[in-house]
Amino acid sequence: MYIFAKMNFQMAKKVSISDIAECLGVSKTLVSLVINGKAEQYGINAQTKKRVLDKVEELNYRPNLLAQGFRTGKTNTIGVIVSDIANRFYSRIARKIEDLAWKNGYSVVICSTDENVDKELQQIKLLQERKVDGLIISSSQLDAEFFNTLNDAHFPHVLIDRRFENMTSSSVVIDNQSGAQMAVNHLISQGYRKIGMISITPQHISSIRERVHGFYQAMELAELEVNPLWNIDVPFDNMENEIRNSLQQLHSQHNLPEAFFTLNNNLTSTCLMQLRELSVKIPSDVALIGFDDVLYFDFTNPSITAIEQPVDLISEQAFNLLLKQIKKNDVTKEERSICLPISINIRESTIKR
Amino acid sequence: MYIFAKMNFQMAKKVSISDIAECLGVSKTLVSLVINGKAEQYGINAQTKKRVLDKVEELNYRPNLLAQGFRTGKTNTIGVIVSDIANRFYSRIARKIEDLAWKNGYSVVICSTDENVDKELQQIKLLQERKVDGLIISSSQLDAEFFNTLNDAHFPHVLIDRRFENMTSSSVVIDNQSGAQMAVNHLISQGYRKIGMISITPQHISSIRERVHGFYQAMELAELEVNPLWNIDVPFDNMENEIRNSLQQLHSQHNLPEAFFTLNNNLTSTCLMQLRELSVKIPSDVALIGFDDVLYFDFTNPSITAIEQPVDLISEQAFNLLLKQIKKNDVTKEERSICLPISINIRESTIKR
DNA sequence: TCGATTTCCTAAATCGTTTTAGATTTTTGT
DNA sequence: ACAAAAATCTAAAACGATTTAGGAAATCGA
Repeated sequence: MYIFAKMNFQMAKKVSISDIAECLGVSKTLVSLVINGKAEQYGINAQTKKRVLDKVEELNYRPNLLAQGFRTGKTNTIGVIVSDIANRFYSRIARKIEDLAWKNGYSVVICSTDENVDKELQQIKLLQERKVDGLIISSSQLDAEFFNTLNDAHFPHVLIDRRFENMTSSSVVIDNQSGAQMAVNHLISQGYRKIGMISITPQHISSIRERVHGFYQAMELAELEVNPLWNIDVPFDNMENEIRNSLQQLHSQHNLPEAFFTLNNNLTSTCLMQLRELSVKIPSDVALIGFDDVLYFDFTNPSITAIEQPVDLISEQAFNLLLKQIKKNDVTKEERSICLPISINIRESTIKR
Repeated sequence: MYIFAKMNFQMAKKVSISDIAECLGVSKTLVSLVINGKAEQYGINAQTKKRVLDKVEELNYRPNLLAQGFRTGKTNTIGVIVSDIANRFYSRIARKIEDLAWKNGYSVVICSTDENVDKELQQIKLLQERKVDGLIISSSQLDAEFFNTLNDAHFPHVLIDRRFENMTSSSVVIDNQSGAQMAVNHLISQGYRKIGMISITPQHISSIRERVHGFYQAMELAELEVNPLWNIDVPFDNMENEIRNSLQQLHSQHNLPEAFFTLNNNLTSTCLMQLRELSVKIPSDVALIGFDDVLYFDFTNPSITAIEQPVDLISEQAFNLLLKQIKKNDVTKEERSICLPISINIRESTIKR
């Protein structure tokens, strides 16, 4: 089956275009043109073309993509920057992007930032130096100005999941505010009144901020009071401990709310785990609803109600936008800024029995 | 904070080493040497050095990594090939590798193969053409001969999770057979006798084969009969349906075993889901133990007993082996073949009440 | 048969960096 | 003051591809 492939590797010495040219007594130009499928266009004799292609096969020529990229400025590579590729949300996004990239002849370089500005900046820089053709990024801490500058420089890029006000760059996000409202309204419809929220720092991440905003708005519309003690805000890198501590404290003071709204899948998991450790019953003691659904929320005990994001769609739209930029097709201002709808998956964790 | 960075991007025109040289009236060589920290080594005047570095700063010179890689043959990039980056096991592996790579100045290109030989071959080829410095790969369908050839060609690479007999390449795997035996023995110790197994095709994947082997061995040692009807084997790309069908059939025939051993985390999740749909009680009707532990098995209903793989360790060892190859440090035959121990996390799904 | 066309091909420049092999200038010792 | 040694620096080649601008040979039309 792959005997052919094996041979490929064996002879991995290094055959260049010049070698082929020399072998056949023709010019490098000729060989290059044939290899790049420009034979017809340049009126190259069909027989000569065949001779070249045969030789390419025979010597198992393999292009040096570095040389090619260096010369042409195109690398057929795109960068993907997210906070953590091990987070299920991002790994699914990355996977989908990878698939689309593969189908379109692109490779993907993936970087995790851990929500760290410096790392994010360094990574963008590095990817640029590597001359990636474009970038799909879920930015932690940069801002509109930064990306506008990038945009002015015509560096193809699309922001996902998070974006900034007054940004001219392309972006694909979801309707976080509606999602949060939907979550809170669902809780309210189930009769919960004392509602807490578990969110994550840095709060200026747009998705988080919008969810927070949606939460407050829904609470206000329902004329419910927001109790600051029930709003637990934890840092990205010490989530577990801080959630544990806060919940323990509230629990020992018999001051837990009736329900918690958690702002991402990690927070939801962690919260679930910690509530269990405290033997707090869900949903009878405290209900739980999370932003961002994950396969296994369906079979946890109890199963967890969550706002679902259209992961595949996000990736598709982002990739398409990026490709358009790379191919220099222009995109109207409206098309550049995509906001996708969310949905809710209602499960046991919010259903009063 | 990142005003400096912003400026960097603004002037993203393209400043080359020649520009700097010209600007200062010195040679490209000089500039290159200074930039590469070889000033002292080449006895370059300290003042001249400073002038160069200042200019580099002033013009915001950024190296063209393609040109550099093209010239030197080193790209400071490694490839990671796995079957599916969205699978939690691999996304964790990838994340850890990425971290290690970052600390060592490498970037990571990630590829998913979907257990498809052709795709895998194409990806290896592509990564080679891109001149990655090395490869960490969980190979689906290639064989010892292939990798030996790669090894003979001195292309740095490390296999993880799966390996082949008589392979000279480096590899980091876990003790699958012991893991499987441990799983089966645990079931037996809990009093289960009728034990089934859910595995995945292609079966020649070494990790799967070894797990299967461990299963049979443990059964044999315990003098238990293996019922072929309880051995469900499903293809990678139609897992869910096939598991559903098989379980439904067994269920309708009242012929379910007392326990199932599932060979990877996806199979475990799917099996759990389907058993639930059939309203089969775990563990009272059927117990469940899985190979490869995942965070959430701890809070599913019931929580699931699983064999845990030392994910971080696998990544670390693999990366170290790769780095040694890249740096041309030699590694003894023994060091090249690493097998890590596994452990078991016992939870509700296998505890008879 | 001869100029114009068409057909087919190529020399050489170029991308940005590293590195080899040596050149130039300064300093030193006597 | 002059050769040798030391201190600084540089020209040019090389990596492997693409592309520009054009050249040689064959064919055509009259």
